[in-house]
Amino acid sequence: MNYFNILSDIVEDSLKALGKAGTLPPGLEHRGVTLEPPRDPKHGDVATNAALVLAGAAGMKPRAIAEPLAVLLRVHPDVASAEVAGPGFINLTMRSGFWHARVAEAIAAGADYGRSALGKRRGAVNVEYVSANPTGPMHVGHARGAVFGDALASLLVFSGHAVTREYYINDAGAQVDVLARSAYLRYREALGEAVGDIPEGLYPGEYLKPVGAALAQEFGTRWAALPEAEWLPTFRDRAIDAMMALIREDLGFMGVRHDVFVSERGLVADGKVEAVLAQLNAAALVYEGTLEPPKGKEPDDWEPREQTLFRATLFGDEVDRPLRKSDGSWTYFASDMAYHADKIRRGFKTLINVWGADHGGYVKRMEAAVKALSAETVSLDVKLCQLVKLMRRGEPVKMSKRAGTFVTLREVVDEVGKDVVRFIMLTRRNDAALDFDFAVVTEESRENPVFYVQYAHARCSSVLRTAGAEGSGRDLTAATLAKADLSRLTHPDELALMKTIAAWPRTVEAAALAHEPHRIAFYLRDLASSFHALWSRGKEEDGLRFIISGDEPLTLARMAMVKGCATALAVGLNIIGVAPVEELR
RNA sequence: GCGCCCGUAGCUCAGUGGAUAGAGUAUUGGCCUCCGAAGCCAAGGGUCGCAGGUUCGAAUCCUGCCGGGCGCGCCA
Repeated sequence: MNYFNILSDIVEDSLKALGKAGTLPPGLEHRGVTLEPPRDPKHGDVATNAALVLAGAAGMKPRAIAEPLAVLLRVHPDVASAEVAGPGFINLTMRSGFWHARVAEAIAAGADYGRSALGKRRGAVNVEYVSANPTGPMHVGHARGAVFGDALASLLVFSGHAVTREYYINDAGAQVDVLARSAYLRYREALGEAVGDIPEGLYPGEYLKPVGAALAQEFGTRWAALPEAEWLPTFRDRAIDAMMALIREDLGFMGVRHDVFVSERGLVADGKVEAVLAQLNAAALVYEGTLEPPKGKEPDDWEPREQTLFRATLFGDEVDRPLRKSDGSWTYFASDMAYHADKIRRGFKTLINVWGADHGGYVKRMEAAVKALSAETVSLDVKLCQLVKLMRRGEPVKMSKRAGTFVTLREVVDEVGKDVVRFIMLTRRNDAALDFDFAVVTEESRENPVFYVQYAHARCSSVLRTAGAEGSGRDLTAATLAKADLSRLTHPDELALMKTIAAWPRTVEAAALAHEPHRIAFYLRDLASSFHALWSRGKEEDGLRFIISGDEPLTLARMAMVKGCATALAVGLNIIGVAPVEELR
């Protein structure tokens, strides 16, 4: 459990007691009272601003509240000290027994350590991610969104949310017709025709050759002499299916999976777009009108044109948005509205979309759409992932589709492994650009966070293996270690490690609430660092080694601490989809 | 021109309205007979882009500038 909740209860009880005693005015609201770890550990384990926040409403000086509150807090058996500091903070330091209890909880919980019911009352969540166009294999640019979305979904599941992982297949635009024509060319090629260079405007990739070959195998020359209108639907369907199979395979190599795949073409075919238009019409949110040209950057071929427009400006967007192209077909936005209406219909209360940063200009209109379609009962959070710059020893990797130096996701995973790709993608906030240097991420040093964290877990496993070796007579199962007497663990470095282990549940909760899976990666690096530090202290002071021959109670206590550390590391790594290995190489 | 994102140590970046703003890297100097040195410890390094405002308190919230990225009606 998140120990801040325990501490929060202690403070809350003390405040109530002060109210009863008449020290504080009756009916005082305790809003805004927070408990936070102080930046400087010298200020204790946790600080509360209670006195500062309540001073105004109570009509008292902060210290006049802080002093009696601190007196009460000191009475609690888990509190070692409660000091009033600065303008009226109360710094609490907990007794070591408090931390021992947290470690025991971690071991007992095992793979569920930090799991919470945070999302139980927050309704179903839909996380849509990747949604790469089905026109070819995934490239590295897609990897970041894939990892981010997958880790975020896992994080939310772990926090008690009902989560659906979803992929939106953009299979309705002109691009899939281009795909069909490209596949048709490969089909004729497979029939023995010399097609020469792939014409401008078609997809030149080799990956369409097997698609053409399969079609030739199945249909022979049946389509070869027919006009495009005859073969296009079939070729389009077959090519899209083949591309989606390719994409799912690529995702599989990274351990990324989705529960639901929604086809844009399917939505259109089912009349979902018309349905949404009817819904908007009924609410008077659609009209025929003419847009102003964008100021300062007027397209050369601008002509005023009457269009079907959605009143996005009523919901915070800058301009109203067109739903129909001039040829009468739907805009991408129209089908996207239908798609989001469908998500809302399916009962999701929170929608999370993971997009590339180049879609930033699209966010406001989608937010407006979701507000309009759900009567503002559903929240949409769009997470934009910035670009990944591929590097090799500090030099940018040149990429060009034409020159054939385009880097696919598959190539990167093959070269460095899925664990590395996944971890590195989470070592930056999603909205900051990320450098991915092949040389660094395959290096085995502290500079490579994947290695550093996995090494810590391997070291934990190694110690436990050594201590529990045959003939040692030690029982190091989780059940036993969870009951171990940890009272001998009082060294500052040991306490530091145990406090970091104890911080895990709060870290997961905060990351889930903020929709920020990168916080898991940063926590893991901190925890690994704390463990490596303690390990090395054992080299300087024999008394700090984990295995102390001749002192079984102490050794057992230390094994429990190591087990707690390994538990937190493994749980965190599992959430972001990286394997917690038992040994390296 | 407008909108969104970013601006924190030489470099790459963390930072839930709290106290003296952190980590890695680079630089300098230490630590292996001993549970994995693939590691650890220490030192130096900052007008948190600039200027106002809100607040008991601002890197964090608001406004205006400056600099960088992305986007801006029939592409998806």
